[in-house]
Amino acid sequence: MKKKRSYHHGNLAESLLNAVEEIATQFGLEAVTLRACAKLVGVSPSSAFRHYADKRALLTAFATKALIQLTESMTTARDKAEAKSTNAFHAVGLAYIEFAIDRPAFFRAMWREETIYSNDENYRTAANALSRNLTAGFADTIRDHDPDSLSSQELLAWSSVHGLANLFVDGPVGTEDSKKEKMQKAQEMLEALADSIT
Amino acid sequence: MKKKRSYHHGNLAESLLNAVEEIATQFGLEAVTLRACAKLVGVSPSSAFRHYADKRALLTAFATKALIQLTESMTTARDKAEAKSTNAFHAVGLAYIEFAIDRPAFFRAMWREETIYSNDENYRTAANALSRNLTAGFADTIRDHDPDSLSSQELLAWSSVHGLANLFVDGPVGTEDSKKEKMQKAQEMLEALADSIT
DNA sequence: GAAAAATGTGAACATTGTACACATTGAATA
DNA sequence: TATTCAATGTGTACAATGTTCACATTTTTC
Repeated sequence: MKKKRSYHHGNLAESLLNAVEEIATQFGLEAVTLRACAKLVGVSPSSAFRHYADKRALLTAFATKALIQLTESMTTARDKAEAKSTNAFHAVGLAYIEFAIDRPAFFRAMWREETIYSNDENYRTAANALSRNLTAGFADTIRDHDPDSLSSQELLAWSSVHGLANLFVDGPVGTEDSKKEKMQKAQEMLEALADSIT
Repeated sequence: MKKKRSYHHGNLAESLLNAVEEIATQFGLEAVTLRACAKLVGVSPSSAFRHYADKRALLTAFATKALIQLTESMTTARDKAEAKSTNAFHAVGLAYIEFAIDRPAFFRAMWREETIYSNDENYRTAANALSRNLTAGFADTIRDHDPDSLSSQELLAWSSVHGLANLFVDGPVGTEDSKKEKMQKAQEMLEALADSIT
């Protein structure tokens, strides 16, 4: 945007987050380094500490952002499905898995207990929002809808979708497959799942 | 064992692996450092490179070991269930999840695409063995048993078990729960799953 | 317009993974 | 048995990383 090249950057906090996004997308999460982010933004490494307590805090912010993005993807998918009056349950599950396939670094960052502060308030809020949003997507398929606790069917649904996403991203499933083939498998798994739940 | 304190250690490769295990168990995967492992074994840092090309290779070996351990846990569980003629499907799934709860660092290391060489031959072999073993555990519950490809029901079963394990270890599910409570939830999820499959 | 709060800088430092020349040892061979 | 050679461990060195801290610059506030 504006390239004022002044002493004060303006919105370093956000720019650093974007840098994390970019590096994580291009080179993977492990390649994300404070110094690389600072260089990308055009700022000295130490300046990052004015906005984030440490690297882990920065990664926590990134994870939070990723959670929000995934939640948005699911919401969009659900709205579309409801507009077309197709199965929202399917749509949300597929959106979850597609997100993991398309943005593996984001998906990984979201759930990296060991490299984020998972007690961070914003993070927790985003995680709760995700959980609520997910079960809302199941609402028309799964009965017993207490919004605060997960029924065993809801847990099964979340687990299977989350599990397949993880198997694709980090596991040995679908390693050779194109995205299309993976999505096909996801589709089939969701159908098998729906059989159980309806 | 033998404390010969000679110049040559004898079986450094394995000892280093044990060091990884110990540090990962006590302080988490992120705390595993080549130098710390070397110190624990009582050897100079550079000596590790005689046995592992780099840190990632060491972590790959650790991941492989973890895969084998998990496979063993599942086999044991299946044998026990068959001896008592209880449900092997359940037993294997529970063993998978229990492993993740009891040894989170091992479970994480197993699937860390970005920090291991997932093309490593031993790793692949172990991963395949795990997959075969898992579906074998499902054999009496799920028909359509082509050992080389996963049916959608098998994929559903693996995904849901894997997903719940991940949600427990890195995700926001069961954070406050004791192990017993987590296992209870796992049990319930597996029951919901069995409804679908049988 | 002066004081204070916020924000960015540069030079440090400890820790890490890794390379490389060298030391020590055990095994093979003469 | 003595000698050679491959295997294995060491010590030193280096670049990259996260982090700190005193200082510089800007913006905000009164």
